[in-house]
Amino acid sequence: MNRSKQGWASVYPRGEGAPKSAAGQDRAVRANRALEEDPAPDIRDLFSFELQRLAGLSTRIATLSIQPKYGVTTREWRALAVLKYLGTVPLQELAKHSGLLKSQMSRTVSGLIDRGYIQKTANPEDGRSILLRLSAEGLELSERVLDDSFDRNEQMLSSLTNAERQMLIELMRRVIRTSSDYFHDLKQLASQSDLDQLDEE
Amino acid sequence: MNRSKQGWASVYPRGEGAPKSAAGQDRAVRANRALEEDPAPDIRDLFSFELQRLAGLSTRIATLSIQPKYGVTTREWRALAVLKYLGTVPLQELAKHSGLLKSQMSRTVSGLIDRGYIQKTANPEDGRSILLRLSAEGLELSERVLDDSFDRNEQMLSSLTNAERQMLIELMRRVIRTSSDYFHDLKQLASQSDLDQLDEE
DNA sequence: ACGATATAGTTCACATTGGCAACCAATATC
DNA sequence: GATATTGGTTGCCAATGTGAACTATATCGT
Repeated sequence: MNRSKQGWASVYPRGEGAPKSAAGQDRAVRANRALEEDPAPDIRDLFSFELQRLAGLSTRIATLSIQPKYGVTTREWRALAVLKYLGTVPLQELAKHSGLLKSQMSRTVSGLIDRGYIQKTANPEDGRSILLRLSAEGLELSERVLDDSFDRNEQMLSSLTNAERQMLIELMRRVIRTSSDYFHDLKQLASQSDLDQLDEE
Repeated sequence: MNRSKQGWASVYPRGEGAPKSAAGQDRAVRANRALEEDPAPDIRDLFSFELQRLAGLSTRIATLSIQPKYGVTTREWRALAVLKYLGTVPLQELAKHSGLLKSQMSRTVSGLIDRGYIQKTANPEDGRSILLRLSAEGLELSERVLDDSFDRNEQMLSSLTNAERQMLIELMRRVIRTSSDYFHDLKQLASQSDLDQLDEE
């Protein structure tokens, strides 16, 4: 199962990664290292590690720019922005597209309803379900924050060309898709083996 | 400040994003849509949004594969893996490379020390500082989990070619660097304006 | 038509994470 | 030698993540 390790390491030579100070030099040093002494792959060669670091940065930046200025958490804003393109949908739907559990979304939404950003109406076709949609204020807020967010992203991506940005987001979408399938498989397996304990294999 | 919005939207046509079912067709539909009715950019066009979704998936996958099997949280494992390539370093250093606050790292490390994965010795050159390094068990564990993690990543990236994987991680590293600078600027500004209240100017 | 089962949403409980300020001890600064 | 500064620990609170119990309605099989 671990045959991928070596191949991987040779495919992803590390570039930077050290604290700001040594920026330019770091690369040269590593290039040397690669020549003289074969570098064992370590966590810095791991996609998921870099992903986590970047995501952490991104939420910190978003929190800093959104929370104080608009009085909503990044989560609340995402709910509003997703609802904006979904239109009028039940809670479950909103949760799915936002990547949250329905329980999380339920709380998030109820706060937003209290503050008048979201309107909640009964679903005429199903008495269990509710329909959510943005109020005028919610729409207005979500648009203002969206504008800000595009600016934020502009900053974060400023070192990439347009073609590179396009490439990056496209690759990420494909990875999301694959990973999502993989995740569901894993869940499947996990609950499977839970049941095995009753069933004796 | 919002001039970037239009340019952005035209640069990042949305690909997929709908629930699994409509996979292939979805793309064609959107392509059509772009021709007939100009699509207003929404949160799905936002890099940080896709980033969050992917990062969420990644942690769920990692948690599912690591926690039950090795008895460490993903955070603990990351600390071990980072420490592995750092060698023997003070806590502050470890925190920086892991992307955690020193307070968070202090807690994380103390749990790992209790369980014998990390050894803590005094720093002969500075009485305030401590030096951390992996124990034999810590090293062994971090290597086993690292192997597993490479496999996990293999799965997540299985829809990309080698060249694309290389491209993706390289682009991410560049964005991390830029974003990190941006973040520090923001922090700077924030604390700046805190002081302004005392200083007038 | 009715009982078993499934689903939508809310709520509860709990564990993890993130961020920050207070604090102690050691050290650097002036 | 008084005064900041720094490395690390701890306490506190907000936000996030996860699951499970519970309600009300819907659906299915017979």
